Amino acid sequence: MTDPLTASTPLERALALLWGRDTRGSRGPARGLTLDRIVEAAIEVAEREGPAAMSLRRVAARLDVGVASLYTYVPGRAELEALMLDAVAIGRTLPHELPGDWRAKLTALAHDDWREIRRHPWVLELGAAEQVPGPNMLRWLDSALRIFDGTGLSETEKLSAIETVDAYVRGLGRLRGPEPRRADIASGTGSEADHDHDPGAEAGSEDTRERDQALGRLVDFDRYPALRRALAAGGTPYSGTPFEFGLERLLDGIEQLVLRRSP
Amino acid sequence: MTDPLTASTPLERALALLWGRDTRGSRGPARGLTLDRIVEAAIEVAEREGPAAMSLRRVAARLDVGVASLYTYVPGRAELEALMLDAVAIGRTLPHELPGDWRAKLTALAHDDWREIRRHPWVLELGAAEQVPGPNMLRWLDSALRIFDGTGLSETEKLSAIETVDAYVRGLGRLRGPEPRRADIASGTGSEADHDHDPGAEAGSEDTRERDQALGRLVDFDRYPALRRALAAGGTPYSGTPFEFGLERLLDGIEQLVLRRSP
DNA sequence: ACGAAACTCAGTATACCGTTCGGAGTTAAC
DNA sequence: GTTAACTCCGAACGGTATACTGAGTTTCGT
Repeated sequence: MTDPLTASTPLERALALLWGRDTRGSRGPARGLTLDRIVEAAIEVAEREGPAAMSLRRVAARLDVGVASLYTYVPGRAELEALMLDAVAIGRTLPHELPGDWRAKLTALAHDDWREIRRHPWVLELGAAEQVPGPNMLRWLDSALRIFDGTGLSETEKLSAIETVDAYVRGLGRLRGPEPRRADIASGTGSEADHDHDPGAEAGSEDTRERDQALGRLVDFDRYPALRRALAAGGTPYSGTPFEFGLERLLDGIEQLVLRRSP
Repeated sequence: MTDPLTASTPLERALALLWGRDTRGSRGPARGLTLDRIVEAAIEVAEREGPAAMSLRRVAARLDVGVASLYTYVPGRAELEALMLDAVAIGRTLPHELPGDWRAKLTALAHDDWREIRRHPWVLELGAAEQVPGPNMLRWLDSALRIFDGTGLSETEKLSAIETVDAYVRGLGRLRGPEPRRADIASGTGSEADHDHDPGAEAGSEDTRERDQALGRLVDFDRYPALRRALAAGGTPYSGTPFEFGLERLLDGIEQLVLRRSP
């Protein structure tokens, strides 16, 4: 019933796999692979060729194995993706162990989250479908909630606060563009100052510059006076300011709530 | 050179299409379709069958046309997606025309954004690849920037504020799961109170409930005490949706900045 | 007025993808 | 020793995007 390969719904299969309820017999030849090696290979493929290129065929090829063999270990692609997502949570530092008060911890959590997302953009692509929580993800979430120990926040508020920060970080990561490591939207004014200095974010890639020029050639920015002003000031539409700006606004807002709750 | 069908890079093709620099000859038979009708059909497909089901074949079938015919209008799938994304921006209300002060406008903007994303989840799926700005998107962005007219915010800060709110809304929309309309993380304690009451978000769908049960069967929640506590506190002291919670924290933070800028 | 260039459009081909099926070989259980 | 369970994999099915070819249609240049 909890056998991941025979369970009825794909959801149950994914859960059984994630939580290690793998009840298979002992007959037959020894297995040449392990689940961990498959997940590792899948992550490597996604890492170096992009999330779209992550196919069972490529994973199998990287493991020198036939495609069909993978189905002995994993029921299908969706389940493999769930395993990949939970696997990245292994490397995350547990937030409640960070030094400082809640704000320092939450800041570090957000930066860690941001770094992780910039390093492994494929997480954002996979994250949409079938978000099935695994043990590592839940452990991380549990730790994140403990950040607010001692503040007067209610349990629901703690959960919402974590969710909000996570939503912001992931949303920004997605706006920044996951795939070709883009940084900015075109300015067209030629003033594309780079004021993004957080680690892992390089600005002004080849693609970006090219697009900037093409856009500037086609668009009459006089039709967008406010936008023109913002661009002239060195900003860029969908990614101009550093990640830290939004994060600090968000933390300021949370801090107000904390102060209100514990006088 | 700006012909979308012969331009060298896919980026230039997309831009030329979006900005209407379609310089095609006048010979040959009359075209049976228009670009707008194709985009409209594509959106309809994505709307009712999910973003993954949006294929050129289905769009062509819906228009009673061969697949190859579409390629005389659109260079490829990526360009069609860019057109779809810009098309949804047509319906958006222009933020600067909203009533009230900047905070009221920004609140309305976020709610409008949220509503749009809950209604058209496919936007989040497509939004990743090749974010090429179209005229409608830039018009909306220009309007959004004008929200902060009169505040002392710098141009870059205005841009960042919009970006931050947008990132939060989209990120949350993605965390919530675009496809099977899920609501919360499973509780497993049986206390899965539904505290999501904004229009368009029904909580506790069939899938969610099923997953909750399966998860509760497999997971020992004693290993996650903080999480258990948060889940047990299903009754929410905060009167509002999780979306509004995060939004108000964010707006509080922005308000602090505004106050600091204009004394 | 008329040929030729330009254009639309469908069918076909290629190259991927996830998944299933059936068979061959291997091992543990009985 | 027989049998049942298990691993592995080639082949195939139905799906996708896209390229290419070729036939038919319309309008321009003369």
